[in-house]
Parts: sequence; C-alpha cells; structure tokens
Amino acid sequence: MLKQETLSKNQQIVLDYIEKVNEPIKAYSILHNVQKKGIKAPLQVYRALDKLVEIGKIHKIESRNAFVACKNSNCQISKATAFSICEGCEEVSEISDSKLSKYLKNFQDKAGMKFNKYNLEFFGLCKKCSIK
Amino acid sequence: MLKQETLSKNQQIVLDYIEKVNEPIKAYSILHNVQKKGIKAPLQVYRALDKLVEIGKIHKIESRNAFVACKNSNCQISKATAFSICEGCEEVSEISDSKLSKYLKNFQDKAGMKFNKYNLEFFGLCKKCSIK
DNA sequence: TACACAATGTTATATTATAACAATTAACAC
DNA sequence: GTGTTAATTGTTATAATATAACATTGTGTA
Ligand SMILES: [Zn+2]
Ligand SMILES: [Zn+2]
Ligand SMILES: [Zn+2]
Ligand SMILES: [Zn+2]
Repeated sequence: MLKQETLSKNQQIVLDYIEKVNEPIKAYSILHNVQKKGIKAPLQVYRALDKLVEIGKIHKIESRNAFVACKNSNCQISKATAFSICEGCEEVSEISDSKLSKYLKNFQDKAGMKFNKYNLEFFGLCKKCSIK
Repeated sequence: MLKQETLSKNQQIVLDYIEKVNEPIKAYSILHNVQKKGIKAPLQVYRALDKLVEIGKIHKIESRNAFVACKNSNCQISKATAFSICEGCEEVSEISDSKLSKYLKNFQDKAGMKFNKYNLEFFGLCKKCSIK
C-alpha cells in the first residue's frame, strides 16, 4: 500500500479544529468541540492525534499535555521540535531556527548514542507578560 | 524563615527511593513502594515530587511522566535539563555538556523572549538496542 | 506566648490516556 | 469484480496520572 496521502474523516475533523484554534489545546477540549461533527469518544480523538503527530501535522507540547498545529513547514516529520512557552499566559510558539536545529541534529552525547529525534521546550515570559 | 535546608520526612522518603532505583520511575510506582514507610496517598507523593523538582534534586521526564534523580551536580535548580532517552529499553540518562547548556542558555528566539528555563529530550537507540 | 508558614493526613474527584473487541472502509493484486 | 490486507471507525469500560478541598500538625521566629 502506498503511503497515506489524504487524511481520514476523523483525522481531518481533529486537524481542522486544531488549526482553527491556533493555540495549544487539550485532547478532551478537542473532544467537546468536535462532538457536533460526530466524534463521540476520547479514543477517536486520541487515535487521530496519534496519526497527526506521526505525520507531523501537529505536535504535542509534552509539558502541557496539549497539542498544537505545526507552523514550520520544514518539520514535516515531527522529529525535531522546539517551542517557547510563556509561563504567564501559556502562549506557545514553535521555534524555527536553522542554526538551532542543525546544532541539535548533530549533537552527540558522550555515550555515542545516535539520536533520531528531539524535543526542546523553552520557558520564560513573553513581552506582554514581562512588563506586568 | 530561612530557606529550607533539610528535607521533610515525606520528601526524604520519596527522594531516597528515587535515588535507590536509579532510573525513571512513575509517581504511582513510587507510592506503592513507599507505603511501608507510611505514605498512603498519591497526594503525599506528588507534593514531595513537586518540592524535589523545585529544588532540583529530581527532574521530571515529561515525555514519560516519570521522575529521576539528578545526576548533574551543576543543575541544582532544575532550570536547564537535557536527557537522552532510548526508545528501545527506555533507559534515560541526564546529559551534562557545558557547550550544549551554554548554547541553550544563550539562545534568543526571534520574538526576543527571554528564557529562564528549558528542557530538552533526545530520543534514539542506545548501543545495546541498536545492535539488536 | 503568638504568629506565619510549611508540611501532613485524608477523602474525593478531575484529568489524561489506553485496553479490548467488533464492524466497516479503503487500497491493492489478480 | 473478487479476494486479501491494512487502516479506520465505533463502542464500552477501565487504567493511569494528577489535583481540589479542608482539617490538622509541626517548625522557626518574634
Ligand atoms: Zn512543526
Ligand atoms: Zn505571556
Ligand atoms: Zn540535573
Ligand atoms: Zn536501549
């Protein structure tokens, strides 16, 4: 079978919603908001999320248990992700910095382990929150 | 009041256990294993974990919802952490690389956000798992 | 002593995620 | 088209992770 090129119905419903809200959103919040589209159970959401993460359409913000649409057309495979997270307003943005990604892709730890994936989360205060 | 210098009873019990097992361990697994010491409820474990993370004695591996003792005497404050995680055997080790930490501490995103903390998780296969 | 704050104990509940199994749909080879 | 395989869906139940709320006790300090 060829590699999937189109999303399934539930995958598309979930992705549409995540792209629309345009900020990190939690699985059960997605569920509540797509029930009018016919998705009834958590598992239907989680299965769609798994696939969307796998193909790089969305990313999981691990420290927040939340999901966000990919804003970086270069990371189609979800294997090299970096985010900045404001601890004041919880605003999250995906970092797209070629020097950073190059540095991290080439990083070798002392045990010589070869990495195929990384996730980096920076925390701080955004401009708005830091002047409060 | 002076800054806490000694750990409380429950904090010490939980830390002792995490240091003993010497690998990432989950909160409810900790609970089961410290019940003989008198800790009875999840909240007692989570409160101890929160404090231990705060003071840098342990770290949370976000992608695994697990906790591990700090192996890097330099990161007493839990604000700059990096781990390598084997996706085969789930072995986790804390990365201590001064060049990496310097690079990340000084990283500035395009929005000029000032970071005070980061967490980086690398994924791959350890030597043992990669020859299988 | 009185005060402030940290830590504890306890019960209940909220939140996040997966197991198990049956049924349906989509893609492909022939 | 038919048969085959894998992906997807639907459904119920349950597991795993984490916090709310509130009363109580301990600890350092003035
Ligand atoms: Zn991305
Ligand atoms: Zn902010
Ligand atoms: Zn550490
Ligand atoms: Zn391994």
